[in-house]
Amino acid sequence: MSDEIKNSCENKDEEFVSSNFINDFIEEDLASGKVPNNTIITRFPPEPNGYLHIGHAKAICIDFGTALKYGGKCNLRFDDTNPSKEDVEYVESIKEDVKWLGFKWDGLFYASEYFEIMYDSAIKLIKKGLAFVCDLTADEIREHRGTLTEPGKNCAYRDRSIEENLDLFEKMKNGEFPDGLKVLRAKIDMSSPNINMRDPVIYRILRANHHRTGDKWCIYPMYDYAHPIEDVVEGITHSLCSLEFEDHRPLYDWVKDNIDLPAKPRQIEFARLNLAYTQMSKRKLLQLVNEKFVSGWDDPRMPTISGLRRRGFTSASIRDFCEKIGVAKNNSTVEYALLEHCIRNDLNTSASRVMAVLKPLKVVIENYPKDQVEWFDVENNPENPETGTRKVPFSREIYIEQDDFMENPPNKFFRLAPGREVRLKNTYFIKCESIVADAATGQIIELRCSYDPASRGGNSPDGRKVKGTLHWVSVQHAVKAKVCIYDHLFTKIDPEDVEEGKDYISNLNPNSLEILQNCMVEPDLANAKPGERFQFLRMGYYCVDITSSPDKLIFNRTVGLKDTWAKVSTKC
RNA sequence: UGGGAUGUCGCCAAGUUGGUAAGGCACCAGAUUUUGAUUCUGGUAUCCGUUGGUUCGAGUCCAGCCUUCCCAGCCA
Repeated sequence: MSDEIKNSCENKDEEFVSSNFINDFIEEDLASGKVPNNTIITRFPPEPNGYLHIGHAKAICIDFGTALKYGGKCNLRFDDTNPSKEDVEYVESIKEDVKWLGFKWDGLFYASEYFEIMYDSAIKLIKKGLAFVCDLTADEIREHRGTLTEPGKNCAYRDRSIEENLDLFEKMKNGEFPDGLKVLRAKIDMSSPNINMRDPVIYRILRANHHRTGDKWCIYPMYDYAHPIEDVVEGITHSLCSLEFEDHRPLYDWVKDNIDLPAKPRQIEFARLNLAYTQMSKRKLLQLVNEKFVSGWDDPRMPTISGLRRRGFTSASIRDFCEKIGVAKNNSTVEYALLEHCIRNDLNTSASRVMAVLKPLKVVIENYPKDQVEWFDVENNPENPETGTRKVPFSREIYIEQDDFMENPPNKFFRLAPGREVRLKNTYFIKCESIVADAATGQIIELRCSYDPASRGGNSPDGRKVKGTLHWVSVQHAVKAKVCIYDHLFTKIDPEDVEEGKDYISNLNPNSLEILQNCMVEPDLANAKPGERFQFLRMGYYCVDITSSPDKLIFNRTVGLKDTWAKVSTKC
């Protein structure tokens, strides 16, 4: 864990990972003296077959956060036991994302580093009569496995001699059999009510180029066999994983107890994160990328860490979110509003306020001197006064937001309307005198207003009040920008909630991306750097896109501001 | 119908040894506000899946029932 994060949770380590059932187990183990050197060691073990997403962020916060809480260690380990799906592109992205999230691993390992140990351990199992080479086809193995309600059957190869098994397994390793011809199986119990214990396959023959070991191996260990060995070798004390592995724990323990290595890690399972309106399946996110439903793994609509980063989320906000959702064994779906709260909460104090008009409506202030320009001092962030002020130019022609004017306003609308007076943020009161509309379409082209010179700074000496304060941008100083507004990628809280015969693709939100090409932003923003975050006053939080440049500014909306008026206006 | 989990406010989630329901988000009302933002104040489960039982007393113990999720990859 970086110093930055340690400092940010100074004096409240307890709160970094609030107490939960995992902590209770660990404290029990610590108290009973079961933990070697009283040092907790965890690991985050992704398979490098895709990019990390917000669900992984939860696991990362639990794995690294738990180690931090107990002054222990946490390894980053790539579970690369199936080369057919893995790639170095993914290992690089995973390293980057873990670092960006603010965590520092103690050890960086690959399961493939342990292939030799795994192979030797398999030989030991064979010698103990606990593993055998099986010639059944995949289909035949399935038939022998039985069903949820019926026990399985022993196969004919189960009683091969140790010598024959040793010989065959070596030949498997030496590439003397084609893919799929034979497997190595653990000899446990074909009638176990737990299907994972019905002589599970622990090695398969697979000729695929491995991103680290190349063509050295043509047999690869299966997860259930490999994982406990990886944990044991690294001295992991607590192997934290998600709920679907609960049924695998007896097998995890079986392997751990039979391979004659000293360490005894304990597997503890917690519920994985479900977030409303988001797809968490790596396989399906890969499909969205491959079939171009999104622009890439880092599309700002993606729930990936890289997508959230590009969207403008801070790592602190994601850590805060992971802490707030808690850790339990209950399958649950967290509302998107909580994530939004976390990012707004962080950005409220850190993001500079600037003025940007997304849907411009031109306003001419008729009684303002034609060539005059006034530069107003504007505070960068009222929540954070030490960030100082900047100069913003004001002139006779400005842009305001189209939504800030209504020709026939409803009751509770207190922005600009014919004959009505409002304040332009930091400058003057203006009053709408007339509307210029397109003769043919009736569309409003511009507003003619007057201003009150006495209200300079935003208050009238006669004590007159206005209800609305609008943001604005001077026409002659405005910088054009493109702004991308995002909505949920899916229309359903659960993207898998589909009609008969359809799949989650049918739940894709056709309006998840809205591009505004003609936004007008204040001149200071011309120098904004990719990744910089701002609050567009009254609009929301926006982040400069990684593809943005001074001659082609692009902003991504991270999240809008809370909008009470939107609620009120729908009732009007 | 086998096995493993789970069920506390709209959404998450605390509730160590039974003693009379934390907190966050969301929501509602009011105050402050040159962002209808922020901030602030107040409100929101007589009830803990359900039915019984034990007990002076149960969300916490016991029994039955029900819900939802996971497991029949040579994926992880």
